[in-house]
Amino acid sequence: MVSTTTGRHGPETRGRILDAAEALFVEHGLEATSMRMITALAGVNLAAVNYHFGSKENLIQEVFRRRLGELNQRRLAALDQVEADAVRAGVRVKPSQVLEAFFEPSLQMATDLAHGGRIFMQLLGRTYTEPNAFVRKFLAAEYADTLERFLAALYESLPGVPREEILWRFHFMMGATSYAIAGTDALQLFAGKFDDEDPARLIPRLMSFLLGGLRAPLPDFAHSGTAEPGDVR
Amino acid sequence: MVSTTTGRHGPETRGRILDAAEALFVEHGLEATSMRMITALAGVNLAAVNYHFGSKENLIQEVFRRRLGELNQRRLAALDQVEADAVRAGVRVKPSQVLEAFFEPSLQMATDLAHGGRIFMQLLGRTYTEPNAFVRKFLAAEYADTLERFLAALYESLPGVPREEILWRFHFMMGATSYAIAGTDALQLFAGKFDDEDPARLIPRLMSFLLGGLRAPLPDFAHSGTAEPGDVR
DNA sequence: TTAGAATTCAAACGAACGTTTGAATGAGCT
DNA sequence: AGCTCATTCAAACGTTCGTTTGAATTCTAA
Repeated sequence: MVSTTTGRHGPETRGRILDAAEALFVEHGLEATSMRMITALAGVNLAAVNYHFGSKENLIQEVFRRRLGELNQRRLAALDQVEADAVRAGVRVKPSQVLEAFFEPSLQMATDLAHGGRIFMQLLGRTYTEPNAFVRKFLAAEYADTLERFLAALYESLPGVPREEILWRFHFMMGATSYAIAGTDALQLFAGKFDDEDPARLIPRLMSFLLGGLRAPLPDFAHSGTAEPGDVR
Repeated sequence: MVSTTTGRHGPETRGRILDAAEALFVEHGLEATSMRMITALAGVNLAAVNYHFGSKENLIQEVFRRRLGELNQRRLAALDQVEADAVRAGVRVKPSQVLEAFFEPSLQMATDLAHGGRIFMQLLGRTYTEPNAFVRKFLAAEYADTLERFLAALYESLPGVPREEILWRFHFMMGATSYAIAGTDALQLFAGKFDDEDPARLIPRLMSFLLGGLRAPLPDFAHSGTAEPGDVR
């Protein structure tokens, strides 16, 4: 029988498996991480995963669900706060506030060495482009409500701007954030090039970049490929 | 014997395998794509891959090398052109010109339906975060020279700006571009949300965003997390 | 036409995969 | 004590993986 909450006893086998799986998924990817690797690292029997989680797919979902729930709750709480403040002050929410409510919690989590959040956020960054269909579907479902609320808030904060453009730019911002989180050596392209990898500085760095991208002049579709807005700033 | 150029005859078995592998890698990822899937789609015998390429790893490298060489050549040619023009006019190269030389060729390739480039660029976008060590090493080596030249050009075009910040922003830009290319439904988060997926408009859209991010005010590390430059435009 | 090399093919190889089985273990309760 | 039941364990299941083999086939060149 699979215990969905905590097994009656069994010291903390479930947790050990989740932690081991999380770390190995980051290092090798979902497919390339075998049950034997997970159980070996966790120091439990091979059959323990199927006993506690039923299948590898269920384990993967559980690894994500454990962290993603808290992440999106923090995001929504931050947005609630921002919107409440705006109502109280009788002003419109600023786009930068919406962005911060969405992206800061993930960056906080990514730079939080204590709670293993850093490992998870690297995994999440990679998984955004995961080809595996069931993983994508699952993540999309987990994200749906949060994304809906943030897009609505962003639309409202930018009344003049076509929603089409806002949507695209949010998409771009998720990409930039994903890279920022996945690590400076994601592709080892930048290996050895960064002098300063202080994670505390990553947040203002990325936020400046995202805000600059969001506020950029709208594209000019007049001429085909080369979009050169002409003036700088 | 493995023929590195074109096998003497054999109609175009090598090319059929490369095309099939490319398409399947996009759809299922590198690990999840089996030799049997590849050979079945290509309509060749299972042993043909090992005969023509030696191993699955070699096949993967060949899939990337085939397209990546041309892509980086186009990038460097575009940069040469821009720098030559600047010398002739006696002015400094503009940062926007450097960005366009780097990112436009990949976007052109991504929106080029004719030559299968679109499929490859989706693959490349996903592979930037590939956990597989040998793939990352290989891609890093393929990119090294090109990246070096573009970073140097970018440093020169932005004399006042700390190189540290330029490096970070280039990293962010690669992330945004990667997402843009990987597709609007990478995570199916945005499925059904985009009214206009005209690939011709993707280029100016992304370029506007990237330039905005590059030109954003430098981050303020004074207070901890929240970087709020204060004014909007 | 014939010798020889290049390519294709069906079949099999050992290894690793996720999962299942059924017995051993051990704590909690009457 | 004895019973119960969740958990652990070693072993094996059937399947799929990448790769290899050796004989058939096809093409090239003399």
